[in-house]
Amino acid sequence: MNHTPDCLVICGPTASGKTALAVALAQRLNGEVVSADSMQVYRGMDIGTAKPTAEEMQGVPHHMLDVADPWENFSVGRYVSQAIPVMDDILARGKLPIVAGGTGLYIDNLMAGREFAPFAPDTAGVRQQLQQQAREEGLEPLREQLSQVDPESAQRLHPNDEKRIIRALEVYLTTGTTISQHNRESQAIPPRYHPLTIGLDFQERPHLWQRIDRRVDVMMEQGLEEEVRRLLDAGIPPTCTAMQAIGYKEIISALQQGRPVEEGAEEVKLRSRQYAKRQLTWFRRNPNTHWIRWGENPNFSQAVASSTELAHAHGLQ
RNA sequence: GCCUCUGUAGCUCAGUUGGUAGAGCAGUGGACUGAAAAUCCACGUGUCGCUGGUUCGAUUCCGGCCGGAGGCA
Repeated sequence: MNHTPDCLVICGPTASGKTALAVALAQRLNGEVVSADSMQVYRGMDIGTAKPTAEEMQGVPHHMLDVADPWENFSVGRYVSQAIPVMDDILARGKLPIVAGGTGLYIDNLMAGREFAPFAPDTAGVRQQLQQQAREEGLEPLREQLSQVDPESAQRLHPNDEKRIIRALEVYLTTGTTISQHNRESQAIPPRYHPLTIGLDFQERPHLWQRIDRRVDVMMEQGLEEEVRRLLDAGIPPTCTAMQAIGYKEIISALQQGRPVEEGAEEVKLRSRQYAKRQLTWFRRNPNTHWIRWGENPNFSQAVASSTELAHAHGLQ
């Protein structure tokens, strides 16, 4: 059966114009923006994550930005549990939530009905211990261990997929339930929200690249290097999740190896292109997405018009 | 002007003792359910600079020409 949408989702690769479109649509449709971005959640990481500025927000309320410190272990689970009350509050006030961001995992889990049991409080060491073990003995013993407790996951995961194997073990060790079990249960839960989804892409890949390159140049002009130094000086460990963000890890490694930052910036461009491709792979999987495919440059006024029309056609406002 | 080296995939290069070639990177597609800007998987035809010659057969050997690097004058 078809639901009237209760929210808007704007997805797309990095630098495809999500922020600008979200703000414009929020103004037309009485909405507020809920960011779905795994790196914009961190305080103090503004330039490199292209976090919307106050000027770009144009008075439209934005949520789920700056909700964690860079040294924290953030996660989908935490994102979803914080974003749900925000979404519900926006709806309760009679406004339209506009979920905008490039982290497909966050968007999908927010829309799905899935619940995440909280990790036990003092489990930060478990992951490190598993990583340590992987470094010393290789992945195979860990895979073996996983197949003891959760054969289903061990079967499903590729033997080289270190992150997921470790995570599956971590979830079991800290919650006592296997990740397979969690997944099975969560699939039975009906969806939490019913979005109207708009996807942004370019007709020609090189035009996306041009935008990415330009954006990175602007980041450098705005002082990305200073921002990185500030984080390092504040004692943020270069190994933590937040510092794995594109734009940060490349500059850090240039600084540490005494290479020119310009070289780091070129790497940022390259890594951003590769990331954009992965994002597209994720978003293309959703058959319900209404795609807007830009020419050489985004035509926002046209996109706002057609999106507004689309929203009306689906019973919004 | 002469000598030496060099010209192979988008880039850097390997290789074929003559039977039309393969790595890394880039790129493309895919996966993804508690780190996700992370992680993983799959995919390699290109006038082997051009042109003559030798040969059954040349990217490979020989000659010439064109481009690049270095050396001597």
